[in-house]
Amino acid sequence: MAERAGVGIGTVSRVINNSPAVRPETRAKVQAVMEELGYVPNPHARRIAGGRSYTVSVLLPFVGTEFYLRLLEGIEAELGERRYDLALFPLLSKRRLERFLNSSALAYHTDGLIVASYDLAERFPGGRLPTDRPVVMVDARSRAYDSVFLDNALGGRMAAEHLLGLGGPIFAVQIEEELDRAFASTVFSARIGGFRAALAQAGAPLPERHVFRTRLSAEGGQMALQRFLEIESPPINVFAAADVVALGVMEEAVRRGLAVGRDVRVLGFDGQPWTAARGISTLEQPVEKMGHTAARMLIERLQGHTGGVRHERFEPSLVVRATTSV
Amino acid sequence: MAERAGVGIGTVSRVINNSPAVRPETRAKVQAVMEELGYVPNPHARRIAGGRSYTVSVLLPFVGTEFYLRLLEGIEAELGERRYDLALFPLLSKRRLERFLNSSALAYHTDGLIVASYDLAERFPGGRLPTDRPVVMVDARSRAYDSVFLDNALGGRMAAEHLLGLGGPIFAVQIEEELDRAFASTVFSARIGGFRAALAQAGAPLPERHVFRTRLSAEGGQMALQRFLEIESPPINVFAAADVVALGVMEEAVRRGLAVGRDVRVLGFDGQPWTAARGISTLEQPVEKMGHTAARMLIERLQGHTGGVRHERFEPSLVVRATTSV
DNA sequence: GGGTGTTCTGGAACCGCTTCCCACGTTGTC
DNA sequence: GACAACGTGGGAAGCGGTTCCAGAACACCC
Repeated sequence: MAERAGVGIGTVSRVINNSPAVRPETRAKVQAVMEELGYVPNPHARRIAGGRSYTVSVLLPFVGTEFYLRLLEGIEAELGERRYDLALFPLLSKRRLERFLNSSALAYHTDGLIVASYDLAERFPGGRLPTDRPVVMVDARSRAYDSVFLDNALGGRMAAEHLLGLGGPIFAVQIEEELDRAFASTVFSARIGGFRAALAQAGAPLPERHVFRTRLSAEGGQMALQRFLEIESPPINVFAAADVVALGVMEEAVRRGLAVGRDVRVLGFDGQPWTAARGISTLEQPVEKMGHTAARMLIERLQGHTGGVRHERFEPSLVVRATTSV
Repeated sequence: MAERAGVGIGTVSRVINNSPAVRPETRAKVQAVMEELGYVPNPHARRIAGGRSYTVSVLLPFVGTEFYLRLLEGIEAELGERRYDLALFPLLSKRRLERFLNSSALAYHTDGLIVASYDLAERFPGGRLPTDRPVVMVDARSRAYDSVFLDNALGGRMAAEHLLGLGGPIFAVQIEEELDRAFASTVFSARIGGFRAALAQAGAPLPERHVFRTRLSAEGGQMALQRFLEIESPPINVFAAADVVALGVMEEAVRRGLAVGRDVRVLGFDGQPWTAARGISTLEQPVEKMGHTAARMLIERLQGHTGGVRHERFEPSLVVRATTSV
């Protein structure tokens, strides 16, 4: 760029990489010129010269649910701030995974990985991905890598407490798989697990027939409520392990002319943005924050942080809305 | 790499970029050494030296449906063959779009764009994206750019013909929007449009009350069938503008104890892989082929092809299965 | 004021390629 | 046999940065 800032190329580079060894006035002067010229360092040149790529790969099964989109928001925001680029790899197929592993992506385009694909690491021996780059896992416990995760069991316990407070029989919808793709349901199991444990502890264990298993869809919720109403008459309380399912429960209740919040109380999980508009109570996941943290942890590794594997735990927060306020 | 192939660096480069000015024996010799050493040219170096990035950006709203995944398969396969990289940008939010437009991605990482986000271009004056790089659109007509698209209206006509052949009253499920995100339904409109036109032409125009509008979900199909059965008694024929909806229709029929294929005939649209297992008749989109073509068209532009805007049209193919074979 | 450290700064060397110009060996021509 | 013309190949220069080393500038101290 412009050594027309009256400085040497080395100094410019130092400013770009904000090395501390630049006098503040000098830095300011250079930055002013950069600003003026709209100068942006060529990432390829930096990569080749510096040996780093300033790019982080994010592996996930797909991008389509609010969860992943919000996670990405968080990750991107953090990466952007630190001037890192992001490369996205939805891996929903072995073919695509293999292509990724063999592509130059791993070899040249990636300083580190954020993996939000639960079972991915477990396909490899020792739970270690075939790469020597640093890795941060999202929502998947791992002995080998740093991770961020939501305490789903805690969420389940919170749900139990909340519903117990409402009085009346309690039911739960467990999610098993998603149409057409294998879903590692450990997340959902943990939610229901915590839920059951808390109920049992409170002296009101959940009968097996009060649990309905279904796919991750609104229809699943509809079917669940149908079943529950065959067992008990209103008012009843339903814990749906995911918001979409809670939506289905609610819709079915409405269809039957039942008063949601009175006859049928339903509590979701995830904190999807649209639950607000529909008055659905839910356990909100701090997804964006988790994204931020994942990115930050990775960058710390990239900047040389060594030390033991770290796991950052996040807690859901209960948002009470119309569907559970009597 | 190894000038241990006994040639100069220029020759190696010529081999990599398969320039014709290399004698076959020389080329073979170099390639052998490359193979032996497992040599892969550093893309960053190529980018900086060559001024090109050998990377194509794919913009889409999200990645999660079979449609986009298959499209990506096609695009990636073609790009991989031509030794191009792919960068993926799910843009489902203005924030992310802006971030993309301002990132170094456009400036440095992208030789060209494949845009599979229907309405994206229309947000800009003249339907032109704010870039001077070549663009290929998928499933969106554009005056400005090359495109590939499916003839949805034709699909609708094919559906009409097929259902007319079965005899009995005809219904249609129109898709309006998807939960929580604006869906440019022009695709679905075209399908139903063609369907209606063909019926009218055959002297059996579709009554307004035979059309049910709903979201893109299986539940929508269930509700539709419910409504239809209030109007007519079996056997009836249903054209669902999307496979998921057809699935819902089918499930509802089963739930009511009706014989699918006899009492209720339903025809989907899209050709989702799972329709085969469930015996759902559908209009199959050649999605992967469309991806291939889009990538090829773009690369041709990148390699200097000029000339007028081209539009490649694709036709769906009717796959008859149990749901419409009496 | 000179000596001695510290900070800062300039720029050569280099990263791994592409490009371009020049040279070399062949073949074809008169 | 001399000379073009052409098909190939070699390698210097350059792409836009980072790194590192040497030197300049400034403080501080005796």
